[in-house]
Amino acid sequence: MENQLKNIVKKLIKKRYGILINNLVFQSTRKEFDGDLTLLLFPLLNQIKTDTESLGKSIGFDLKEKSKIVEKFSIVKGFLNLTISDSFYISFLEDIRDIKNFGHKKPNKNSKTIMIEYSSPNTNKPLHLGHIRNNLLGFSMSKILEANGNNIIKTQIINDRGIHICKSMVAWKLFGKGKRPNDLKIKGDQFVGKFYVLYNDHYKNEVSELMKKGFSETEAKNNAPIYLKAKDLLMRWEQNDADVKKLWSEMNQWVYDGFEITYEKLGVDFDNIYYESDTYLLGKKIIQEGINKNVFYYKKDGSIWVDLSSDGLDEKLLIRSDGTSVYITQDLGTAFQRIQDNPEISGMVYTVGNEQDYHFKVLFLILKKLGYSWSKNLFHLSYGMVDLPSGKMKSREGTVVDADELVDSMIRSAEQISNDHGKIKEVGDDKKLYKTVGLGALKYFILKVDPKKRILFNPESSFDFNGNTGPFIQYAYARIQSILRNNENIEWNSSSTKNIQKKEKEILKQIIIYPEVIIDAGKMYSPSLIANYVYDLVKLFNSFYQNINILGEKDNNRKSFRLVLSKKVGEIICNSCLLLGVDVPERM
RNA sequence: GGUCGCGUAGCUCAGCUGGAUAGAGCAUCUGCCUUCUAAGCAGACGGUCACAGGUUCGAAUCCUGUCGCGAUCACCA
Repeated sequence: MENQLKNIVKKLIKKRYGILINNLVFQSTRKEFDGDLTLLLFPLLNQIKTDTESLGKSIGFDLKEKSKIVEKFSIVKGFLNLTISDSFYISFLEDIRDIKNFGHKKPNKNSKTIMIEYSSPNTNKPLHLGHIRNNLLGFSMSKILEANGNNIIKTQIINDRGIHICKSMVAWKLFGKGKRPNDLKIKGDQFVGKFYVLYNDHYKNEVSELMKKGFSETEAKNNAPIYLKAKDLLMRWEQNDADVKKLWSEMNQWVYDGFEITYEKLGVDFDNIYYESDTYLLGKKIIQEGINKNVFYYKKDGSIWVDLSSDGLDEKLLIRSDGTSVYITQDLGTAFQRIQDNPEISGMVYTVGNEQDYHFKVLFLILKKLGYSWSKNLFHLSYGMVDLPSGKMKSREGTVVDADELVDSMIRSAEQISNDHGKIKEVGDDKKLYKTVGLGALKYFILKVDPKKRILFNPESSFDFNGNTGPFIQYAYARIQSILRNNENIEWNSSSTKNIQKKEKEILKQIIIYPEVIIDAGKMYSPSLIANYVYDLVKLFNSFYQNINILGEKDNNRKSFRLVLSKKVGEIICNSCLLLGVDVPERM
């Protein structure tokens, strides 16, 4: 609608004033004023020497005479308010009534392939609330980018290598008594996480023992027996010690099995998985390449560095003096591996917390300096931390919110509230509904917030199910389905529909902008845009629904028009929720 | 200290390619269930858009500075 009008106005101005204008600004008319769409006249005064009143009059007059879109106009100060004709709205609805995924594009031969990474867990402990935000954001982004017509590859990099897993391994060897997760009927990741906690308890005790004996804190930390054992395991791992590798892969597998359950609960999935143990050696090859290209350099002790000071950053270590790789080396290797495996990739999105903003700046800059053309299409989807009222989450201090527990408690809350409302009579599969609603509440709560911002999560008060929430939106959808179920046989004839009412217009306007919202969300990498859009739509619809008796109308044609409108709103709610990874129930 | 991000109603958040009187929800208060779902709707109350300058017809939005909160600047990951 806006673009059509823009082109028409452009032509009209050209004709009347002989000037080509490119910066036309339209906005939705404020509800206090008469009209649907408003053209701002101020910006045009620079180029057209006249006053707002006469400029508005001439544009408004031309529009009304020469386009079928504008019905009437009025001028308030520098604002030209245009009333869009009913026939435009009706033909719009007619055009989209049979389009199944209005606003969602399908991939075609010009589509790009984008790889998106999220989750990226360590293998020594279960997933927590921070991972939930990460997973939901990443998964939702993959859906949004997909709806923009891209081919998507969802991936994760698992940090399966390093001292952290060795700590759990040591503790299991010392205190595990050979037991496996199945023996105790515990999820594998929770099981391994317990030993990570055990390790830390013992470590702390040993350190304080040593300090009592007169060691300094640093000495004590570096010489605690259990720490030395963990370090020994790491060393033997790097030397490919068969026993260590066997235990390592066994314990990692326990964790993967546990993760799989959590991912399934959350409703996220992956197309492929990368393991740090597979890619970290590749990083070294890249480093060698950088040396050859004179991008990197040796220091006297044999360590390898890159100098980024000309780009406003620091010098950065890439290989330790003992020849082992650091974090960024592995990331270089992983990026390279992925491009090798999927040469069609034109860009990558990394869903990683904002404490690593600097890291990704460095990573992308290095890849650019190495001359890889794809480096300009790398994007760090950075998000804020999830804080608790008690402060920051720290796994070592046990102040984390466990992902599994949180999801379960959300489902229990949904059940509780459903029962309080007495809303379960007609529903067959209660369990499924509780899960849909509980998870919907959780997902929407997290995704509606701008990713950049920190979230304060209060487990005590849990989540609201009222207001701007997932259940509010699910409820609206369920109600629409109910309307449609009760009126299956009504047909709409667009040619005889007349007089669209104000509320109906507002809903139609909201529907019209839907495709642009999806595009913007893809550009900005932000599901919160979709969430807030669908909330606005639902509010409009509720207001409409509550105040207008759809079936009470005597005019059959109006009745059927409203059913088509309702159906379309339902489809858009459903499609928007799909982009958020939120399920919608047929009944609730 | 350098760099990056954030600061909007009591609370949780929208709004940010500059536009009309800054919007929702929660909380508090007032109405609305013989009409297909009241997890709803209509309304009231609530603001120095952190602060100070600047840019201009116009600034919550852009620029500069200050303050507050956070992150980051490791031969950690």
